[in-house]
Amino acid sequence: MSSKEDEKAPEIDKLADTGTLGKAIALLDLVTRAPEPLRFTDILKLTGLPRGSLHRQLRHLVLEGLLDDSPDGTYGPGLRLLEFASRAWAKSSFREVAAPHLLRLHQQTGETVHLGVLRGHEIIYLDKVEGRQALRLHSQIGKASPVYCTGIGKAALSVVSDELRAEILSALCFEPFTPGTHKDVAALLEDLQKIKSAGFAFDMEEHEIGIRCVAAPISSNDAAFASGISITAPAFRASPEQLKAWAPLVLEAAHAIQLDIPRRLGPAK
Amino acid sequence: MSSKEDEKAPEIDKLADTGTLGKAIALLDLVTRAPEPLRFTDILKLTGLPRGSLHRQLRHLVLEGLLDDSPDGTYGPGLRLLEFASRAWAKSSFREVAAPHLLRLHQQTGETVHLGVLRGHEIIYLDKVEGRQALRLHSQIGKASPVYCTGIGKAALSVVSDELRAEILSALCFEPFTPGTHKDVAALLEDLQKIKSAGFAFDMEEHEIGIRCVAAPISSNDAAFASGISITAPAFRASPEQLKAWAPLVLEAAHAIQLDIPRRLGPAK
DNA sequence: TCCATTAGTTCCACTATTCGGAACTGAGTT
DNA sequence: AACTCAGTTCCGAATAGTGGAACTAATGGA
Repeated sequence: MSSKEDEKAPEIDKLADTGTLGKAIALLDLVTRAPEPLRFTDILKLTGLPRGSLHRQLRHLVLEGLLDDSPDGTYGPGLRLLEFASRAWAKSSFREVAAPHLLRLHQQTGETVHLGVLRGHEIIYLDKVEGRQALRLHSQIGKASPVYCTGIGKAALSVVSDELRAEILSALCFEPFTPGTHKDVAALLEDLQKIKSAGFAFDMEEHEIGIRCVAAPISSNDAAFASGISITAPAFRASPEQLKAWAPLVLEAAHAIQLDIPRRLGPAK
Repeated sequence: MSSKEDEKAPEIDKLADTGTLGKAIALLDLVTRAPEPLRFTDILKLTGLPRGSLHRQLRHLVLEGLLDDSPDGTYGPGLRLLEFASRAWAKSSFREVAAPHLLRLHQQTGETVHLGVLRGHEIIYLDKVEGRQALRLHSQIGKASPVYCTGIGKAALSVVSDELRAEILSALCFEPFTPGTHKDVAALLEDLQKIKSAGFAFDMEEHEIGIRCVAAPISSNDAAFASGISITAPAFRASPEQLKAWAPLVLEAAHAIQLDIPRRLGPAK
């Protein structure tokens, strides 16, 4: 293993080596993440890239339809992103397997039901079933939310391997969305302990004031893949007693989904 | 311009010059488009790329989260695509402007209402409002459909510049989804003539048996940007008379959206 | 059991692409 | 007119992608 020459740096880089593609996607990420449309110069400052390079990169992204350049000189997400996502959603066999269970859970409770999966340090919402809604139609499909202040996030964290959990926790940055948001790893760990023994997680307005939920994890044979489902409701309809009453239902549904998974092991999560 | 050596092909390539990124996205497109999960060898045959190159490209795409590799060796769309799209959707100011009008149109008719925009040779659905649905929840947001057999597609085609329309028509490939699908440019052009004078378009089960719609175009000051809205209903509720009765409502809504656009010219479509 | 075949991964010399400084355009301002 | 600031183009140097070939792992038939 060890060699005479020490010219090669051993393993300093944690950066994924994805070359040119990685740079382009990082740029795409930056632009789509921005709270408001960025102009060329804004991006220039944010990235520190040389003018020439940035210009070419943006041109490529726009030509590919991943970004749109408005007539007013700003850049925003391109329509092609929607097209790709539509395929991703349509093909997610995990979502397909879970769908009937979500629907049933919704019918049993009358409340909004979510399906989310762990990706990196965040939860991505894969599906949702809700009642008559006035606005915010399909809002959060695909949305990324923190693990430490969402029911599904905490539930998923409670079932991953110790190594993965440690890695995720070490990288967390606790933003105080509400007074109830966990403020550090210690508080979160304590909560996770309870969740592990109970088998389900609460979110008592930790991410958004007025919104509570009960969530249950779905574990799988694939250790790197954790997910969960939740029942979400406005605080006035979600008393602690009510949430406890819902817990068995979420657990049952999560379990049912888990049992249905093996039939289609893998194809596309 | 002309040189002695004829070794270099003059200007055959219409391909957009997006270098390395273009190749990666083309591959992503191929994989996400596939009706069923592809294995390494399948992709190898489809692309004709050399083993080494393909292997690296796929690895990069997987590392970036744009593709997922299942334990069974197949590749499918990655979760990061959903994340990107969620941002694209949330930031689409055009969608935001149109939303209340879609909702009103839905309340007036009780039927499903769509918002779609023209991208390349296809229509991308940006939003939809529908009633109580059993399944197929948010199915087609982001979905791409042909211009020649959808109400919104034909409506949008009727308002773009002659040059753009000619370019799109020349590249179309008429797939006969139903007996009513237009079979060639001539038939489509005839239909477009009617649509232009009427101001709205019908889709009489041209894309899917049992599904009909009325659609109206939304034109904008930006010539390259065409879109439309539609009321869609099952054939038994959408007699020709009923569709004609709906037409003024769609036209009115489309017009209202058009008037609302200038307020936020541009940012992100 | 063995050999043949197919599937997937690694390696490395070659070359096409990206990189980035600098020069250019063009609109708005003093 | 002279300035600044925003965006675009150009080209030699540096780097990252290319693709043939060799390697390993799994599958399957005789």
